[in-house]
Amino acid sequence: MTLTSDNSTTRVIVDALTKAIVEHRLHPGTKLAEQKLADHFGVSRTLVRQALFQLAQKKLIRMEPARGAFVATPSSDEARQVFAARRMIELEMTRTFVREITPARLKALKEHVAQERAAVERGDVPGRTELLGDFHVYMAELLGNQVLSQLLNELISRCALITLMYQTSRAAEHSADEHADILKAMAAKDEALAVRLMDEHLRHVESNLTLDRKVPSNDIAMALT
Amino acid sequence: MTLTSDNSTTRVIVDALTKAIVEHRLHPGTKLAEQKLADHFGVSRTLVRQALFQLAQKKLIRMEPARGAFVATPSSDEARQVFAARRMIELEMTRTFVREITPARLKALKEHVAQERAAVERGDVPGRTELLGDFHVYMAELLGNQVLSQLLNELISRCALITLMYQTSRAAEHSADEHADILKAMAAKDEALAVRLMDEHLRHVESNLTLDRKVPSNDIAMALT
DNA sequence: GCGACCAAAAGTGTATACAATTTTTGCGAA
DNA sequence: TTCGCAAAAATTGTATACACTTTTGGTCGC
Repeated sequence: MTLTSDNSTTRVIVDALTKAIVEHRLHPGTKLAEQKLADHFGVSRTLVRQALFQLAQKKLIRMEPARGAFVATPSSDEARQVFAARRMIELEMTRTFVREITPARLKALKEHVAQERAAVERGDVPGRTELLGDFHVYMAELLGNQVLSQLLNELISRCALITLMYQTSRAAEHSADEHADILKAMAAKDEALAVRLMDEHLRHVESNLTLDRKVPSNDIAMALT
Repeated sequence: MTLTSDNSTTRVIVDALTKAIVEHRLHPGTKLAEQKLADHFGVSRTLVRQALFQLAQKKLIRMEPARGAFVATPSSDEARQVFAARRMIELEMTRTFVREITPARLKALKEHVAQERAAVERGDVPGRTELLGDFHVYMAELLGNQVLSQLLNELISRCALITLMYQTSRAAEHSADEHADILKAMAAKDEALAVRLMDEHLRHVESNLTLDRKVPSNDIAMALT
């Protein structure tokens, strides 16, 4: 889903680490030592460093001078900003979607929501998380705008990290239902309703976080296996 | 320009190249040979490569496997997508701005527009271009959302490249006036008008491009001096 | 026992070496 | 002349070397 147009070995490392971070197998604050990663992937530090720089640009890790790379620990301030940015983008995207709706697009999203529900049914937590995020990216893709979908994809990756850090309960189980409601409003071409539901949906996701708390960083998590 | 021996050397290179590309001193399609850049900046290829990867991620250059890096030549399709994304973000941002307007914010933007006009007056083309783009980024910053402002900054960098490739005339001289009009509407808290003006403004900028034409890439441009 | 200090170990930052690939160049044949 | 093709040069992709910084671990003085 990510389009880093460079050489593929680095790409593999970026994708593996992105996945590990977004799927919570690498916790915020975890140190990412270059040699260890190099050994793990069977390459030299050179490629690992290239990958780390890209991840830093995507804000999934932070790099401290001479100290190394760590899985990002987004502040609650940053979390709020990310959500605010998402709302801005997605509210307007919803409007556009309603205006340019087609049966094919509607069908595609319907099927996606069905997949979400299936994942929720079977208790597939990582699958569910990914699908719930992809719903939003998929809307952008269906509009034929790759620039937008890539943008959203990045924001949503960051949201996954944020959710991990600040989630109180996994109350996000209603998301699939909310997606379905949004979809219904869009199908009825009720722009105002769709936008309102999307707004509420995003605020709902955000409000399920405790953005006031200070979060401890539990280091040393040997994920990636 | 040489010898900042800390980690941020890469940053210096990225910024220099970004500036050169956005200011049209490096033309779309120009090959960026690593050794030449390394010599120019007085560093090894290692740091140049790091910089190139970052620029590739920002879509200002493209990297072809085993062939090297070239200043990006965004397609008209990509151009349209970038503008569509900008509209989505900025329309909603305008709404937010109107809702959360304060005298300080208003004053800051007013002063910015004054600067724009001064640049237009004195025929300072690069300065004008930068200021006109910054208006939009500045709005995001004034809202206190760095995530958003960074996002917009990237999109607007790409727009500078696009504008270079597809501009018909430099008719964008009205932009400062349009900014002033938007500002006036926001000051009057006329949300609908402000949004409409912003929409028109962005479409106006886009419509000044000839996105149907095929553009030749004039290589070999020794800018950067 | 506790903290300061110093040496060893580990880790990052940059340069360079080398293999693999692409581009250029030179030359011979149609 | 021009086309094709092979050798040479240039360029990229990856690994390694090395200097410098941070971290670690232990010893000494208190």
